[in-house]
Amino acid sequence: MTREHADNLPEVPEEIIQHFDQWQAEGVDASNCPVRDVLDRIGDKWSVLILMLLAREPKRFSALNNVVSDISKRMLTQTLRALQRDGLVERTVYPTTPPRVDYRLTDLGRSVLQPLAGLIVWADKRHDEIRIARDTFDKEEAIAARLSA
Amino acid sequence: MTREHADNLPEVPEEIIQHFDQWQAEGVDASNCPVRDVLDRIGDKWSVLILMLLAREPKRFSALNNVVSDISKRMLTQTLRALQRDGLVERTVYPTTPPRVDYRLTDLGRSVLQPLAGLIVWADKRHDEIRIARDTFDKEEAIAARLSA
DNA sequence: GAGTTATGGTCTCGTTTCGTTACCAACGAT
DNA sequence: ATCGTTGGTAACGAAACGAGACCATAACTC
Repeated sequence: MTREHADNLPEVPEEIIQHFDQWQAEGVDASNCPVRDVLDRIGDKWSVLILMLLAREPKRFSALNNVVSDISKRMLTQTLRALQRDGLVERTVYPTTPPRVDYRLTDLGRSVLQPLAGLIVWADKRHDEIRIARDTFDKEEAIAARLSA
Repeated sequence: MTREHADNLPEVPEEIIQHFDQWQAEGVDASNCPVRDVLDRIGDKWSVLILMLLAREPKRFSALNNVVSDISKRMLTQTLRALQRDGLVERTVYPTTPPRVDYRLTDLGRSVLQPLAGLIVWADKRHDEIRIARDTFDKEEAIAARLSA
């Protein structure tokens, strides 16, 4: 078997793997796979970030733009529109001048926070290991490059 | 308050929101935010998919390419290299002809499956709502476009 | 011994997406 | 009259992506 020393390894609940299997058996083409469909949406560069920033309270366009200092207005607009289209975020315009627009999570939007939180906790906990792996990989690659030169 | 009818809403555990707050307070620039760093990596089009496909057992390059029928070899190579670099996946070459290469999750790679599983379950459960929201949005947009024409 | 097949890629090129910057409309304050 | 503020949009160059051709090697076929 492929998992002969499973005891020492981080547990991957069989139940989860079964879920993957079943979902895989139905095919993972973008057209017929819910997971693909959802991942293709929120799996872009900014969506998850924005969802988390809206967790506690609604925020204005400019507030989001300030907190995420390296997003352009263009991409922020685009990301928010996509989230709104998917029903995760609600856009409210107050017709003042200058205009005031705020974005808040819908019920659906709030419901995704729990799974996302799991990812965040993981990211925090494992970040160092990833950085180390990255450095090691780059170092080995450099050595290999030198050898073949 | 912004959450006056919190009782009817999907619960967002306060603990999670606090985590978001704290993490947000430290700034979310790519350079100093672990979450950004991790999301920028596995938050691309294919990484999560590949990780899940490797959940049960190692797979060969060509097997992955077949299951994910709409990925190009170019992107598959690129995705696998990135995952390998981050220490989530291990690459083994058997020097036969034609060559045989397989990819398996590392311990670190296995550890991310649990949080990912949460997302999948969510995607399955909420997929219909998202589709409906999308259709509604597009329909309204079409109407708005006609009015302004 | 020539031709075919299989694997795990790489290279090139055209398309799509992204990021940067400039610009806009409307109004209140100076 | 001019400036500043907000929430965008338009245009353009840069970067990422996708489709497909190509490659080395050896076993198998004819």
